[in-house]
Amino acid sequence: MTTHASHLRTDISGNTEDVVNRRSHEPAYEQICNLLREKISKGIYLPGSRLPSESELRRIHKVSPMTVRRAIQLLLDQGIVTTVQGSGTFVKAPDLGGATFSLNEFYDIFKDQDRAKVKLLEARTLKADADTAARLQLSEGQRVLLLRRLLLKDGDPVIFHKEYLIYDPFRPVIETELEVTTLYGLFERNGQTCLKRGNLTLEAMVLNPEEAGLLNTMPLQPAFRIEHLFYDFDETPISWGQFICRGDKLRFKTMVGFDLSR
Amino acid sequence: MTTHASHLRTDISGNTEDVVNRRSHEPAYEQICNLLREKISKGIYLPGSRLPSESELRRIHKVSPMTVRRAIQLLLDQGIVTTVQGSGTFVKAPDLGGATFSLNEFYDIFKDQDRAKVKLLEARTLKADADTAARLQLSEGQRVLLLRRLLLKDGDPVIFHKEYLIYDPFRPVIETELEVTTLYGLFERNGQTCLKRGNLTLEAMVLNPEEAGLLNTMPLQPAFRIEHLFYDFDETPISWGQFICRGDKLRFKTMVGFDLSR
DNA sequence: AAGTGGTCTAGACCACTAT
DNA sequence: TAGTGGTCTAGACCACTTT
Repeated sequence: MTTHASHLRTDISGNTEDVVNRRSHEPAYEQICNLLREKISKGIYLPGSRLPSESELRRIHKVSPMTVRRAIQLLLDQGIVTTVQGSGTFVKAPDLGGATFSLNEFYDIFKDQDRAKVKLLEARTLKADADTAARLQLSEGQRVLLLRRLLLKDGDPVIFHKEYLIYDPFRPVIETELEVTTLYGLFERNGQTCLKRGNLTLEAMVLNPEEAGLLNTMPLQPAFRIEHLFYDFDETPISWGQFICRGDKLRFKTMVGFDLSR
Repeated sequence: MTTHASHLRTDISGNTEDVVNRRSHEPAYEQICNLLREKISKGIYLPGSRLPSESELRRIHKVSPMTVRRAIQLLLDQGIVTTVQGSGTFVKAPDLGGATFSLNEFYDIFKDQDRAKVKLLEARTLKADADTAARLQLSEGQRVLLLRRLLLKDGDPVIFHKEYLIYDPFRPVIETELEVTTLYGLFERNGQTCLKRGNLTLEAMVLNPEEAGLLNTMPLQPAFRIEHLFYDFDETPISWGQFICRGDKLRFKTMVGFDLSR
């Protein structure tokens, strides 16, 4: 029972007090969270072991229950601990499954509008084939709008985008649609957000000669394929397509385990 | 000012009351969160627009301030809204950058130990080359342990794993190390967690003849490459290596935007 | 000045787990 | 039964934005 308290007292880092610093602009719950995370990262609280109970933490740091709970909520959000009602709060072991790759790395490529330019290769209507019709919930043969774009970064082609859009002759989005030269506003057609959600899948692929030609590289080079299917607020499919991104231009990075810097 | 209130009153779904259901086992903050999310997903609160203020929500749902704050905290965690102090809570527009791919799909492949088997191809010590030494913070020529494993799912090879481990003759982890036949306990060497954190990078690649042979497929097929660098609690690099996963066996899925089901 | 979100208190009661 | 985490209250004060 006094184990935790002695841990706290024998903490080497004399610079961090256990009683929260009220003068600091850092909120109390954040201070407590960081203190606990530091101890976990140092191995003072090992994976699988129990953290001091909320009432103990309350006494140690001289704060109210809600403040302690917020600190622990933060640790929960960060995937560092798990709580078991009636039992305690336990340090999680890091696991590979918890890692996530953010599309930010991909998105960043065409986010800065100075260096990235979009070239429209093709824009025409055609009759939907079986695949496209199924994806967009149309009947085969209905007309869809095909867009093919190339995204250039510093003049080099990096991403090839092919997209089939619902074609509604009564809603002439087409003209403004073609003006999309940044891909930045993919969710902001006609000036306002009309897309509600989308499904994305990420695959590894090998470039065929046509794709390689477009992307100014050699065939048989590796690439990422990101397929998308966007829906509007009526749950109607609006757009189906894919981004093909040169493998040598994109790399997803992430961390697993305890990250002190966060 | 009364706009939001009228929105609430004109809500079509008569089944959901605005006053929280105290009899329900679903916590009040979750009910409020879901109610708001439903309205956002229906387009009643459009991206960019302001949600009712916390005091309004407090009056509407007849709850205390903390309860409303928790509901909004949930929406924040889910990336659905942003808050601006002194101004309000606003519906976020969905953006591609917010999407994340979980490594769960990858991890799942060798998680169920019935269908997945690990075959140890090679285990030997060798002198570290420049790359390996740099990664593991050793000097070139120091001995490291090389492990090469093949992961089979239902008898088919799916993932090839090559790993360089710090070789410490005084700590004979080697024997138990070789017993790792599931990759499940990658973080649990010697029965207890000794790895603290790891860096991962995901790349697209094309299989060379050797890799294709190991993975029982054809050369020039697409694949994912996941490079890893694991550290222990001393911040010492312990393991550097890569997983090569057949592209046709792995596909990352995710969603972007408003997901009601979550 | 009025309204908004952000932090925090000092309790209460409940559900669950250990013993 | 005692201890744990989970929910919730009814306020307080602060920092900030809007008007």
